[in-house]
Amino acid sequence: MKKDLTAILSDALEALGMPQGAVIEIEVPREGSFGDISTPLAMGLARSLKKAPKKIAEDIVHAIGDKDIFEKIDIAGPGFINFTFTKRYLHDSLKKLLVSDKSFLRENIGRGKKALIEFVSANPTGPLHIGHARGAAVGNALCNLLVESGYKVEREYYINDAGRQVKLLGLSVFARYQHLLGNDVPLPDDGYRGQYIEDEAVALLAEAGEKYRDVPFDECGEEMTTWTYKRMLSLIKRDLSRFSIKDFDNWVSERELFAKDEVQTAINDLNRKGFIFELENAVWFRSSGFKDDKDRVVIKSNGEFTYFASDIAYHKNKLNRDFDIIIDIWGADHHGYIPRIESVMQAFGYDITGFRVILVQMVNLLKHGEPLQMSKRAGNFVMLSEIMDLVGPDTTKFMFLTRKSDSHLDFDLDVVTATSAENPVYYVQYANARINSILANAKEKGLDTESDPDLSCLTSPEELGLIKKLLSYPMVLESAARSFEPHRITFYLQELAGIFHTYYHNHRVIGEDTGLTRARLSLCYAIRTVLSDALTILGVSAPEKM
RNA sequence: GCGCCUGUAGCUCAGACGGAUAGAGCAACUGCCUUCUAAGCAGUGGGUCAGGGGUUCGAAUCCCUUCAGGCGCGCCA
Repeated sequence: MKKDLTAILSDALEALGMPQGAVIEIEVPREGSFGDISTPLAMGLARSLKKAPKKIAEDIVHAIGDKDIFEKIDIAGPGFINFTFTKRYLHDSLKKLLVSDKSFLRENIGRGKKALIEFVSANPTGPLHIGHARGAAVGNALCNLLVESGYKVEREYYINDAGRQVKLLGLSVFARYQHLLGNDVPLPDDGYRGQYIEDEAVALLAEAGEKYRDVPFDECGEEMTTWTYKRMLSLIKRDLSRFSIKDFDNWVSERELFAKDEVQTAINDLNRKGFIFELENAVWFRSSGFKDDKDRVVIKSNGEFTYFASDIAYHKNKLNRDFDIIIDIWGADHHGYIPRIESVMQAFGYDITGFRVILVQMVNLLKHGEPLQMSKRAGNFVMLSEIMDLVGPDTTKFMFLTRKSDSHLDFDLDVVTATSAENPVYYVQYANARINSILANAKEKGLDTESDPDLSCLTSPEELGLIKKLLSYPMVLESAARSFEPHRITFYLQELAGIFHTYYHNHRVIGEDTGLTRARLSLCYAIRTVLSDALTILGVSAPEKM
């Protein structure tokens, strides 16, 4: 739909000698009376051409001339050009949708460009909780979306397996282990306290026996920390796999960066470029020369690297791998970190227009409309695995994609476990299940769904509306991909499901008239194709029966 | 104090790049199951787009400012 119109408009502009190259905006108007598809093109050109928008619109319409795909072309409002398609065009397009592979639904905006998307990257200090899950859902959907939009995507998880947090993890398990042996070793103040720490201590005792009895942490800490965080990492991998997130292509380890001396090398690089200085025994990165409001320490006066130092190395590592787009998906509480990372990239000479941080806001977990208090100290975070026990991965993912990622999201356990209209997941899945049911019914009746039906009998406003909605799907994918906002697909799905439910209620698909029945079955088939395609991109499956 | 984000219907939220009479779901009220799945459909009511100023043919959208909420601002991670 859009491709056809863009080509026609582009030809018209060329014929008129008007400016080319600019993106031709095309939108589906809010109201049906404004036609099927519309462009504000003339208004955009008004300024540079110094002509009235309506006059420009008239010229464009004249240049388009008679095209058999349009029933009419109107100029309306301040200068919109509104196009109404002929039924024949709609039927032909539906036919194409039915017989083509999925490339018919795709806009190749990536053109094979390489994209790196880093997400989740939860510290390997415990199982995933609900906040991580939102990042996982958004990242996974975005990766799928960009793949389908023509990008070559690598999915990456950065493991913070060096530094203080994993050490605290090791120390926490160490303390619990000693408790099991009757030794009164104090838990570190800011240590980890969840039940899983005790579970790990039990597991350690089972595996290593009393090997570490009376061994101080200074001697066994490294060994124990490594043992523990590796177990945490496999716990995380297990949760992700159960959440049906497509496997990560790369697992980048902070320890590896240190082991390969990439951290020191990166700092040396920056030093050569003149962005490093020493002050009060510490080593600083002059980020204030870029986007940051102050300089940042990379090596503390005690000789330790800061967390920021390994992030410098990590982002240099990303840059060296030659991506066209680099996307980091972070929790929104890290937003203050963006300027310094952008500074790092600029210092390495990278044009940061190819870099994008997507922030994922907090999830407010509610029960009976009341917030469920979670505290890291008490270790009573609600884990992703618990959510999946209660809600299931598909519903959880879909709910996380019903909001723009940087807005807060209420996740009400009563709503998401309800099998009612309150729950948007079911609404969409139900449409899919209904269609399956119709198609199964048709098959049972021995109706021929294979050969080429005559679609021209689909003439009701609802049927034509459904076809138009299906044809607008590629535009939704494109805008979602361009803005890196997979939630737009979720909204589209709810709309499509909505008009299908209305249609279903008003018209019987399988009826007396065989020709009409076959055409309607084809329409249903097309709807199911799009529903299932969109759900697949979101990483959500749909049951055949409900 | 400085910076970032948010503020749209009773509630939860869509409204990319400035465009047409600001939309949806839920909640409320009223109807619809002998018919392919009622986890559904139809109807009704509901708005100072937080307030104020500006930019222009045109502002929920851009700029300034005030207010309210969240987050960040460490030789923490």
